[in-house]
Amino acid sequence: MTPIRKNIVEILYQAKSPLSVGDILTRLKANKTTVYREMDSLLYHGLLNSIDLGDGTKRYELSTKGHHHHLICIKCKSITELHLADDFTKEEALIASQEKFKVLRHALEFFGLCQSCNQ
Amino acid sequence: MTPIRKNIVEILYQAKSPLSVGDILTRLKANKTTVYREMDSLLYHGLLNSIDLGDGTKRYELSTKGHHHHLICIKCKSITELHLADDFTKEEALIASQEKFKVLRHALEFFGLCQSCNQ
DNA sequence: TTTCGTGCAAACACTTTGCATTTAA
DNA sequence: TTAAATGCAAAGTGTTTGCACGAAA
Repeated sequence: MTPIRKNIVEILYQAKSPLSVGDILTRLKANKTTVYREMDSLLYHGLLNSIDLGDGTKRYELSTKGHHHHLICIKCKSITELHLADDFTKEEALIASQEKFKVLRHALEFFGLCQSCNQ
Repeated sequence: MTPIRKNIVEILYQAKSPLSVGDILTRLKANKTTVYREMDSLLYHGLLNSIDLGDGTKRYELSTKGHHHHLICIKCKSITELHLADDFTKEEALIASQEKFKVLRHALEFFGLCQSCNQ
């Protein structure tokens, strides 16, 4: 656990929504290559999850937050965590049997308008 | 409906999986700027859907295919359409009431191993 | 000494912008 | 003749690569 790695985990722990490498660089004096490498490493070791909201930028959050989905406001770009009771095990079993496809993970994001942008 | 636009729609119609701008350029002699602009326009007019599989490249498919999800093989990168009976209207109603968030669309992708890669 | 962490510059891939040229109404 | 379509080069953005340097084992 190097200083920079510790800092990154700390920053992600305090973050309210997933952060991009750019976001982290505004909070941490370090080289971007180093940060990209740390993200890869943390991802590889399972400490992070990476999410992609379709804007061409990867975002990361601690995997200790558990599996969840996101509500993304298309206007203010805010990202809210969403914990659903259903974890799609039924769907995944169906996919396995009907499509002969072994599901390892899924990504579900809801896009729309948050409360303040919907007024 | 210009020649290039017609070509792009034709190419997407024949495609078995979502295509990137790069994919389209291998099938069509045109300038990439033109293709990017056409995609934006077709997207804006609702003829296309854009999907993002987390690899930093946008892919497009005709919206006439209807709403569906995708099975993405992490090994051979193949993309298969998946039509689920459930369209998450229950979840979206729940989100609207509990989270005060107006859902406009959602994206659900399953990542895993296709039949031939899972042997 | 050897390895690992870090940094810097350059390269890369995808996308967008500015502007010129062509085509069609 | 004007507006829309198309093309080309350059710039922009997020990411990766190659290589060097320095610190820790």
